Amino acid sequence: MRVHHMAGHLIRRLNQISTSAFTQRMQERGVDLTQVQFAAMDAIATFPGIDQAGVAAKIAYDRATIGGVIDRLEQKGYISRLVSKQDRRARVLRLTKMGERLFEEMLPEITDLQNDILTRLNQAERDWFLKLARKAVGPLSEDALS
Amino acid sequence: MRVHHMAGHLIRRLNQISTSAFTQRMQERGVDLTQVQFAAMDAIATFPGIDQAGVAAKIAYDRATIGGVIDRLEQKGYISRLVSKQDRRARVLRLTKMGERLFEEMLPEITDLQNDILTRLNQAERDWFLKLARKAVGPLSEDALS
DNA sequence: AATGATAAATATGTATACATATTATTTTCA
DNA sequence: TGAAAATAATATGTATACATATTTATCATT
Repeated sequence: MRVHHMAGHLIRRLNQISTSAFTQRMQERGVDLTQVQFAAMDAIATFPGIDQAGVAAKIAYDRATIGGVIDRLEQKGYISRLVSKQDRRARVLRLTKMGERLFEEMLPEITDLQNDILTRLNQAERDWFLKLARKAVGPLSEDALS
Repeated sequence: MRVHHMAGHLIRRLNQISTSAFTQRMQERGVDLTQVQFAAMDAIATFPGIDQAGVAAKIAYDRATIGGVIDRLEQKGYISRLVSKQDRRARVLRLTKMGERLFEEMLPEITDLQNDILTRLNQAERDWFLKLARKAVGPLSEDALS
């Protein structure tokens, strides 16, 4: 099987492992939250009042997908979505009190869970992997640090 | 944004880049084939007569998803699906002549396309990344997925 | 002020991705 | 041998993921 030597296949497997680690940890904590939903909450927590297109840009998603993600976060009561006064096309997003509490509570969990993804690597190898991954992904993720 | 430092986010972005490189190359060649569909064809090409559960195990997928993937490959005429004589629950899978031709034609394309995924890394870095990714993913376990 | 280009959401359609449940069939073992 | 356990597919439901089209509103330029 030629596929097993290919970067694409390995990356897909890594994503599978990563997603599974996230889902499992959230389930253990009794929290109904997906990776993307958390990333969106992070963007909204960092930039309160950002709109959906802004969130999509910050976490590198297309707007169609983000629409559904935001829907579900709103339904769960973690964010508020209001029509912008400045631009009635846009929806201004904010974490609710409950959303803020959940985000602060889950942040250390999710930070810690990253170690579960690369369990098979020792610390030096993890650092290397992350350095290379960051370089391979490019500046988009670095941009959003600002 | 805390998410940008995390392994999970970087891996998701890598997968996004990988998927996009694949889709783009196939589009350029006028071929209607996704990453998973190609991986499934690879498994069937290597193990002719394998069943759906076998394919799922070989490429680390769940059986529910593979059902749909196989459906679409059959509809496009790339594979044949017959009820097994030995086990009437199972479906025996084979590449059709057309599927075989497409697979052989696309194999060098897809092998080459792997370089597009890690363009930002030089050769030494790519080798390191792949070595670490392989170690992080680990051996394919047969019973990893339901 | 009119209008054409742009932009933010939403709608639509296809393809994963996976958990859980169900059906049909085969295997196991008491 | 016959019922229980196991297995292969399929069915169902939720959540991405993204391309393309549409709607509504804003901006730019005349």
